[in-house]
Amino acid sequence: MHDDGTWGDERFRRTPSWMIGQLSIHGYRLLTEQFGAEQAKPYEYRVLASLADGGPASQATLGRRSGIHLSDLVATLNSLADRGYVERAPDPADRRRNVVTLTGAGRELLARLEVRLDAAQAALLAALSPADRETLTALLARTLAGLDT
Amino acid sequence: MHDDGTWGDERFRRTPSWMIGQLSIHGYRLLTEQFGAEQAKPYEYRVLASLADGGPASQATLGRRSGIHLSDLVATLNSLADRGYVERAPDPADRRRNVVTLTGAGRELLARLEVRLDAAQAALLAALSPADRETLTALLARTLAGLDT
DNA sequence: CTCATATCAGGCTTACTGACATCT
DNA sequence: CAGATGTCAGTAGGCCTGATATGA
Repeated sequence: MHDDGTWGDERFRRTPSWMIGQLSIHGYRLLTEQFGAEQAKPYEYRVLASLADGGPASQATLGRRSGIHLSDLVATLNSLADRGYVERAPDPADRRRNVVTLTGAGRELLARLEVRLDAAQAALLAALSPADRETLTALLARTLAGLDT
Repeated sequence: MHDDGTWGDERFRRTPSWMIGQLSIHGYRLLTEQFGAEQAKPYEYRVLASLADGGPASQATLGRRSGIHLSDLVATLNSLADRGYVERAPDPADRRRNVVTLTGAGRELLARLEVRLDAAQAALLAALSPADRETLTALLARTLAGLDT
């Protein structure tokens, strides 16, 4: 009810795209808040997780795997390498490539970030019951799968 | 699944926050594509819709109602006013204020944009059945309502 | 020669912050 | 005086384009 003007329930506030956009903002904020406590950013988490899941890789493969642009990946790896979370070594088999490897410290950071990630998800979906969270997750996955094809 | 490196199904790809973020990108892209056919942007639609729903208002009220920052609202109103979709007139009762009014052309543009908006929603949720779309919309609304409090 | 790799420089968008002059 | 209003400048982060040098 728009009384003095604080908010009206305009049509677009009911559209999925607007609600998804708002949730995306909230979700990103929660994520950066959580990760910020470990001095890490979402891109950095994604790279670490991709390395842990898929093993050492060149930057090009890493970019494809994590969905991060090669341009942005450079900066992310610089930040991670400077702090000793990953190692970047030339590939002897192909001298164009850098082989990126997760260090022990990187693995520890990743473990801490996983906890933070879970906390952010819980905060984002705080209003939903566990069953509803599963329903939502499944619906989101199906919607996304339909778009990527 | 992750054979050579095209994609790994890392944990974060299953997280609601990631999926919501991706859907937000797709949704925004679909929206700008649709609105682009009418030479309009999402911000401009939101302002028009807010004016149609809540009537003429000052920029401050309009910003609160549509959830657009006052800084960004200025540029949006410039663009709309330049093309004759809204009118910005000084408020005689309070000379700090501009009263923003929707013109006839603005109302016509809004009508065309509503159609485009529906098309974008349908494209975004193409993978879901009507019943699932309602479920998703309801879950999104509840999640968002829980965060805004 | 063509293709892949890594890097750098920059643009574009949304959301937001801060400063400022004006007026209530 | 505090407080609201409109404007402008600039930031950060995500995503993306293009140019370049190197090597397969």
